Amino acid sequence: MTADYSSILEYVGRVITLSDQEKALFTSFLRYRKVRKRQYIVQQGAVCQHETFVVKGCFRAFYIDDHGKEYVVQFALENWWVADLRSFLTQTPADYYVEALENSEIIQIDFDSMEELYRQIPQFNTFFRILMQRAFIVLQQRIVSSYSKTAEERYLEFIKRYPQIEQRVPQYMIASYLGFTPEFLSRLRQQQTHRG
Amino acid sequence: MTADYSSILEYVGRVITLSDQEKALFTSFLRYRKVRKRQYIVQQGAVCQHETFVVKGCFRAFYIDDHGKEYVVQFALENWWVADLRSFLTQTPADYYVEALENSEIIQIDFDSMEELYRQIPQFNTFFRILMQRAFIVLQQRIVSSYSKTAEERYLEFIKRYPQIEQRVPQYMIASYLGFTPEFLSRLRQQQTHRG
DNA sequence: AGGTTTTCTTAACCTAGATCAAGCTGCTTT
DNA sequence: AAAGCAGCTTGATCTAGGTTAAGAAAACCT
Repeated sequence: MTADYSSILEYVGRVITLSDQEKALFTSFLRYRKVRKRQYIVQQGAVCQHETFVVKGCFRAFYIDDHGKEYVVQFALENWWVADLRSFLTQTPADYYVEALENSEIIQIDFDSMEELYRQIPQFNTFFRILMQRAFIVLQQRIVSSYSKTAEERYLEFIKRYPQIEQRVPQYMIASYLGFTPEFLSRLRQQQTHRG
Repeated sequence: MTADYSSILEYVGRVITLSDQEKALFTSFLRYRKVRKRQYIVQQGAVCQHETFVVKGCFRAFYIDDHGKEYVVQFALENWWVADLRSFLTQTPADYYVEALENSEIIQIDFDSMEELYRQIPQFNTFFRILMQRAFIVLQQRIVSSYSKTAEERYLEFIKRYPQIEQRVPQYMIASYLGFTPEFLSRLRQQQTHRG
C-alpha cells in the first residue's frame, strides 16, 4: 500500500512550519490505513487508540443511549480529524462509535506516539491548540444554535455550511446530528421543494 | 490594589512546570482587575480584548438573538476561564456578552500579550492545548445530552455536577443554559420538592 | 423601613416536533 | 429477476415543553 502523507503535511503546514527533518520524524509516527464502508474505527466501551485524520472518505461519530437510540456527534470528511477525544486522552473506554460511511483512507497516530510527538516537536502543541480552539468555537455555536433556532433553520444552515455532507450521507444521520427525527426532516424537505 | 497571582500560578502549575523566572515573565503579561456585579467585561459587537481568569466571583457568557431572547452559553466561577473565544482569536466583533454576576476579581491577558506569551514560553501552548481539549470534551457531552436527555434529566445532572452554580446564580439563567424556560424549570422544581 | 426592581411561581392554553405505523423506492446480493 | 434490506415518505395522533399573563416573594436600594 502507498502511504501518501502529502495531504496531512499540507494540512499541518498551513498552521505551523516544519523542517524536512521534522516532517520525516512526524510521518514516522503515523500509520496509513484503508477502511471499508461500515467498518468501525472506534467502538463504545473500548479504548480509543488513535487520533484519525481523514485523507479520503467519510465518517461519523455517534452515541447510542440506553434505549438504543443513536445520536450523531460529528461527521468527518477529507482533512478533518475524528476520535473519541475523552477516551483517547484518558485512555479509558469510549462513549462513541466512529464508523466509516464510505470506503476511506485515513492516517492514524496512537497515544504513545502522540506524546512522543509533542515531546520531540513541541510545535505540535501549537498546532493542536489552534485546532482545538477552532473546534471549541464551532461546538459552542452549535449549542447556541440548537437552543435559539428551529429545526428548519438549523437544517438550512447545515446544508449551506456543509453542502458536501448533505450529498454524501443519509438524511437520517443529518437529522440525528441536528437533533430531530428523520420523519420531521422528511417533512421539512417536502415543504422546501413545494416552495422553491 | 493588591495583584495576587498565586491562584493562577497554582492553576497553571497543575498542568505545566514553570521556573521562577518564567513565572515572573508570565505574570508581567497579566493584569489584575476588580469588577462589580452587573458589569460587562465583553460586549456583543465589540472585539473581545482579553482572556479572563476568574480569581473570585462569578460570570456568565450569553447571546441575545434577533428577538431579544437571551441564551446562556457558559458560566465561569473561581479558576475558570471566560471570553468570547472566536472574537478574541480573530479580533473581530463578539457574539456574546460576558457579565459579572457577583462582585468579582479577575486576571486578564490581552491578545498581543498572549501571542508574546506563546513565543516566550512555548509551554503555554501545551497548557492551553490541554485546557481546550478538556473544554471541547465537555461541550461535546453537553450537545449529546441536550439531544438525548429530557429537561429534567439535564437539570438533575447539572445540579449534581455544578452544585456551586446552582446556589449562586438565578434559576432563570440555569434554565437558559440548559435550553428551556424559567417557567418550566419552576415546574420541575415543584415536582422535585413534592417527591423528595 | 418602604418602595422598586428582580426573580420565582402558578395556571390555562398552545405548538413544534415526536411517535407509531404503514407503504414506497431503490440499492445490493444471490 | 427475485428477495431483502436500508432509506425515505406520509398520515394520524400525542406530548414535552413553550407562551402569555398575573401574582407572590425575595433582594436591593436610599
